[in-house]
Amino acid sequence: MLQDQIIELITQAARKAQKKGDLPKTALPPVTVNRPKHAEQGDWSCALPLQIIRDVNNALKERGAERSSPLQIADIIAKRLPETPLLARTEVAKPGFINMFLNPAWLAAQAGEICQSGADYFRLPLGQGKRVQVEFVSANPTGPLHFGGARNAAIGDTLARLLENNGYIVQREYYINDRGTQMNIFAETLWRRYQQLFGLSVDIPDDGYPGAYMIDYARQIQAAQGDSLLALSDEQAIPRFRELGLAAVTAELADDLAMMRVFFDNWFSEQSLYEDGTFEHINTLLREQDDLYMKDDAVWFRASRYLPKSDRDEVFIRSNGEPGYYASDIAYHYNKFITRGFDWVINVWAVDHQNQAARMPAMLKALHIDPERLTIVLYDFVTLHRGGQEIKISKRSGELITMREVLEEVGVDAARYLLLSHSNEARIDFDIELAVAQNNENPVYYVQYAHARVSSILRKAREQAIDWGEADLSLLQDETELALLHKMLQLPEVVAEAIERFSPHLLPHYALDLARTFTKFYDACRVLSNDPTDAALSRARLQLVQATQIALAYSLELMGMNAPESM
RNA sequence: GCCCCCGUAGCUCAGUGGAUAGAGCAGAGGACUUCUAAUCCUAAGGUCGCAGGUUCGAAUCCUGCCGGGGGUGCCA
Repeated sequence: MLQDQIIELITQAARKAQKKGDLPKTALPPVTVNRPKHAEQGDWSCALPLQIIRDVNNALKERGAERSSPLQIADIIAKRLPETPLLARTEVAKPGFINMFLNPAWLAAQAGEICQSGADYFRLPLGQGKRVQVEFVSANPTGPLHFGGARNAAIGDTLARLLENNGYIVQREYYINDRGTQMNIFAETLWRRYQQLFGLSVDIPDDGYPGAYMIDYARQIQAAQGDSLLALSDEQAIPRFRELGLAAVTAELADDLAMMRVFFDNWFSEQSLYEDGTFEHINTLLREQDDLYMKDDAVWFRASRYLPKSDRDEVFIRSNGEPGYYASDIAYHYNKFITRGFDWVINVWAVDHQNQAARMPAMLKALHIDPERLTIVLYDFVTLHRGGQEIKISKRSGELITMREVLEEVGVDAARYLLLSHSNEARIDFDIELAVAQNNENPVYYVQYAHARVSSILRKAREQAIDWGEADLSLLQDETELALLHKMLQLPEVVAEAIERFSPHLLPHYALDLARTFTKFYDACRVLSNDPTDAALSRARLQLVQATQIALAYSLELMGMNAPESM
């Protein structure tokens, strides 16, 4: 990408200056460049002289030479920049910046390159075929997804889209917690609801699931099985209802997530880890390594030996004989890394799992897996509002706002955009009224509108049988045209940073920025014209518009949003 | 008690070592014989929670404090 090319130019110039004796041969830090905020400071800027002045002066002093200044160093490096079609000119600025101005002709030519290559122009060979699993959502299968799960779905799916568009082979996985205490309570609640449908006077457990959706599941089972299960004893019924309930819930989860445009490649059963011997295997392994010990009737895992700063161990098998969730996690990650051999695994978890996240490296070390191969992406909660008024979500009262309800009201595009537009660590106050507003208060539609406009221009051009495949792009000289090109070239940088920092929120901000830059061009420059003397400029601008369509559509695709042809 | 995250314009948020801190919305003023006005332009709006420190340079890194949220050995 362009940024790397600029960095390379500076690096070469600095090395050459050292080789030629303009600069003493000090160790150079990795070169960084940035886009200045002010136009007079160029398109790209580098502060390397300020970073190396101390080392340079020390070396000069040793040699008995006169001190230098950052400005002088900037000048020396600028003079040694290799010949390049990228840059038109370079300036040095106080106190020691090297400011570079892109060559407008080169910039304009990129419109043609983008039209030629399509979205591939913006894709990066980051993954090089590395196999990465993104595990996300993974909410307990005890009911429909509540709206908090939508944020997880948006972040996880967008990370997956970012990765698969940039050279990774991605698998999307949903981990089903289909064993353990919660599942038993769920099964018992469902069994009671089923019995109630036949008029039996039984109560759901005190700590059960009071939501009305449980009655819906019971009705589904009633519809499929009739009264044939009524004769079962509690001991027979609960495993059976666990199985039937699980099927009903996962079918609903898949439906809801499909509505969110999220499709999992694999639904992984926690229970399967106990059926296929994985748990037994790691149990033996850890025991042989002396990682397990007994205390208070429970089996503990010596996590502390793997975490230097911690003296805390973890329950492996609870005193009631049931493996704890940590045991499942160890078996699960053994399966991910050893059995299935993923190069890299990303888990997307809500912030209430922060402690669990901190304990993951210990288990990986015990399994002889490099902890670097696992990334936990934590995100904060979503609170729902309607016109400034918070909507309380309480699972206990059974009063929950499902993801489906919100999606039906605000639409998938708006939901995904708004959920993505905050950094992972920030809590989101999601206002349904604002999200649903289809007006200028809502940036979602601004971005999509830009795409619709672009599409409209191209459609009209085709109707007029204009062929813009050949164009003199050097005619693109307007400030807004060059700004638009410059903004498009930023897309790969945004993508690379979003992956680097696991921060999909950079995308909606970029998309809004790109849409704005386009709309300013649209306002300033007429594309289509009846005047034949405008034909050449018109063709050049059509290439620019087509390039914009590619960039906008790709940005929207990464966020899982529609790119409408008209609105 | 200890650990993690957040605190930036009236509101919602970007900005995670660069120059004069940015968007959107709201509020003020202006622009439609339009390739889609769901638009554009102009002006206004700030002790970057507070106090120290590191650095040529700090909203950004370190320490302490204040305020909000979360977590804290057998639920996942």
